[in-house]
Amino acid sequence: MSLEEQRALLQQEFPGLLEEERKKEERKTVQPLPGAVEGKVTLRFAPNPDFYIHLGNARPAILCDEYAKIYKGKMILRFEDTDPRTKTPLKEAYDAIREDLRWLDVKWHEEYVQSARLEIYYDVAREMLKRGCAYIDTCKEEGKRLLLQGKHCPTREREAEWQLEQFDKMVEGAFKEGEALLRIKTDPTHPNPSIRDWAALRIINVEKYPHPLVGSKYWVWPLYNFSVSVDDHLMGVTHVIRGREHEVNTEKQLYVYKCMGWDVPVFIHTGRLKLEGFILSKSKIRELLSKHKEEFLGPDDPRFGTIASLRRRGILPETIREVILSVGIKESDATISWVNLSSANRVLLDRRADRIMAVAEPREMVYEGECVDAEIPYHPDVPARKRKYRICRGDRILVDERDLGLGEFRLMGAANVKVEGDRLVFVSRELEHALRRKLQVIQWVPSEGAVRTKIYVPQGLELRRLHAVAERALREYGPGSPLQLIRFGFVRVERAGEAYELIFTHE
RNA sequence: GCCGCGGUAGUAUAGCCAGGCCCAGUAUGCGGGCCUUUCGAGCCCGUGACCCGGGUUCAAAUCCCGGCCGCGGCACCA
Repeated sequence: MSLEEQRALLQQEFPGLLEEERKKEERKTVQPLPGAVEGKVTLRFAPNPDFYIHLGNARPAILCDEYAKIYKGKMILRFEDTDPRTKTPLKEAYDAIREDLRWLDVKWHEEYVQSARLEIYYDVAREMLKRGCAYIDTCKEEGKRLLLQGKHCPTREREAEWQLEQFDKMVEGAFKEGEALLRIKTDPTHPNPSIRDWAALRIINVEKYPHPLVGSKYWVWPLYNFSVSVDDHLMGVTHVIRGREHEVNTEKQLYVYKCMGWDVPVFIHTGRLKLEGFILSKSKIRELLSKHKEEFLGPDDPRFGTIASLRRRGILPETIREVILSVGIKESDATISWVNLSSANRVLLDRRADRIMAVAEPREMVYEGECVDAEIPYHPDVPARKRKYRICRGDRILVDERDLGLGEFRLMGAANVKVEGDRLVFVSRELEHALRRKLQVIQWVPSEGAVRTKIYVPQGLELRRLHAVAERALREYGPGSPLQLIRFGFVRVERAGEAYELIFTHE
């Protein structure tokens, strides 16, 4: 059968299916990448491994990945860990970031760590000194002050030979932290003072601040703008997608490209991404974690906006991708509302999450009447998969306190009953009866085998803890399983065991 | 203060570069209905926006100017 024939048949037999497929394709579309040629695109995601990545960091990562896939291009993962002093890399973050990216289905073809490439930066620095595009500023604090006034440190005028000599001294450790600095010559009177002869390599006292990967081996460290320009060129990056906060940096980096005669990649700056009600900032999360260690469950606490947090909470990677792609590469900031995110997640989760009955305010009732075999499907779309409970006279059943006021209701999948004191009295078995009388269908839990559960409900910076009792079928699920507690919402199994711990995902 | 970037319904986004097809599309939310052994999903109907003021033009969400608001950067963070 040809593709067309299959489509025609599908259209005839299951018109809904094709419709759904079409819709999905539409959603996934991203705008074309400027200047992109199929097979000739190289992108990179360059996180600082000083902490776990969050939703905002995921934006460029996913966009790059998406474009790399669309244009059959190359994707590079580059760890930018060149500041052992103020942004000390976290050793565990390298792996955590890799794991998060894999979970997000971001594929990379090459991987680099900047702290292993210092010699490369030194080489380019020497070349730029040779070409007269850079100089060593030994004026210390005064150098900065001069530039602020549109002047500059006199060493700017010295010849290349002297500059190279000084640079070697820097590398060998002849200068202390702050005593010498390699600057890129731009324009000392540039209207934006931060662009005036910007700093490219500086000295860090690694005896005091050792780097977690290379220890105290290197004395001279490149700054962002320098290492990034060098790497983007050497790695053949054609398109740089990064946050808008880098706009000025782009202008600075152009000086390196110009001096070295390199081709300039396409720069795209995206706005900031916020997640309504969540903390995304790495530094804020670090602060909270160090100040209130006891109150949080770690970097992946479900109240944070880190990728690990969202995963733990039960947000699916497909949801994150969908939301980020729908925001696209706009320059304006975007605030993702939790309602929208959970709505997108719910659509995907609904198909995967089995339904489990649990009651939050359990009240034990005694069943009165003939024996009933209850058959409850794990998922309404797959009625054949089900578990069975038999209830007979004298059996104890837990129902939610709040449902008792209904007087008469249907125990889901079992029978229609009436409340009489602490007894549930059998009325009839037929569903039709319940439908006719518009009885509320409620979830219930047989006391025998019931599982105690603790449900964590994240709300802003609060983490409420609810207790509920679930039917024994819950025991069939291990950590990580997505579930829906009927009439309560979606949850993810956090811990299995004698008692269960669940994290509330969303309604 | 200086430099730069943005502003479409509650939220997000399409359209803006190449002005008319936009009394502005889509998703979500909200209101109503249908369906359904969940207050879940699905389906149908409705609700709701071009920051303000000028200008250019036969015609402006779209181009120009001014204002207002928001955001980013500010220099040995990335």
